[in-house]
Amino acid sequence: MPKKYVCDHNHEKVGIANIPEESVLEKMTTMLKIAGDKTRLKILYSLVAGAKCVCEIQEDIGASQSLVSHQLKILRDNNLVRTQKNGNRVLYSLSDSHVTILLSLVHEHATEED
Amino acid sequence: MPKKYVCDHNHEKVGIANIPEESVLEKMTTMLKIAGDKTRLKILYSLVAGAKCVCEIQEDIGASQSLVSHQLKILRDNNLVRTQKNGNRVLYSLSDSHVTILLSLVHEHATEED
DNA sequence: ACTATATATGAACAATTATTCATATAGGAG
DNA sequence: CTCCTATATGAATAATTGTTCATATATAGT
Repeated sequence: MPKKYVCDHNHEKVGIANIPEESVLEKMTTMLKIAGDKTRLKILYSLVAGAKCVCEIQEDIGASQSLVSHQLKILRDNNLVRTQKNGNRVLYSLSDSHVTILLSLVHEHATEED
Repeated sequence: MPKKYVCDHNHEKVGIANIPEESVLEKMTTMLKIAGDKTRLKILYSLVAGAKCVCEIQEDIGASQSLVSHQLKILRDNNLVRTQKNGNRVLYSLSDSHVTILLSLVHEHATEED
């Protein structure tokens, strides 16, 4: 039968891993996954400037109505953006300040020299 | 022929969208996408405590050697972790403080009441 | 009522991706 | 050199996901 490899050396750990519980991990990966798409990232950036309706976002990021609407639904379902009806239109805005901070943090990482 | 819908109302924009250039967006989505996976997120958490070899990580997160190795390669290729050889072993560590900050920021967002 | 605008959604497709299994490399010990 | 441990990698599979096209809903104006 095949050998099972289990390392046996002493793990002089610098520290014990403090991994959050499953449900929190789930929420975290969701937020990261949702933000980790170019179309949605553009949408989020478009909304940093303030609440906008769908067609404004459409113009800002240069994508089709259907695509923007689909991605807005995903962002909304996952609590990254909020909506507010205004007659014919639906105004979208960032749901909380974490999103803005996330953008600037990741931006900083992305624009650093190696 | 099908009608092309282009909205025509005045966009009294709160602010002009300041979307980063394509190459920066690419790097940003990459970082987010890479972090947005449960296995890799666990690995990153495991490394917050300090540099560890592959089999330590394996134990920390309870995943197979192959899976951990594959995901470490992805994390490494995308500059989220660094490596350092030590004889037989390869020590992995977080590549910069942005990663740690990213974790705590997203954690905060994930553990907030609605 | 009807028409036009603004947004949402279902289905289909292409593309990407996480995981497993099997195997390969590489270093240390004997 | 041979054996064992530690890590890496290629191929295959299963599952998820981004985008488009066509169509539906909803609100406003006439």
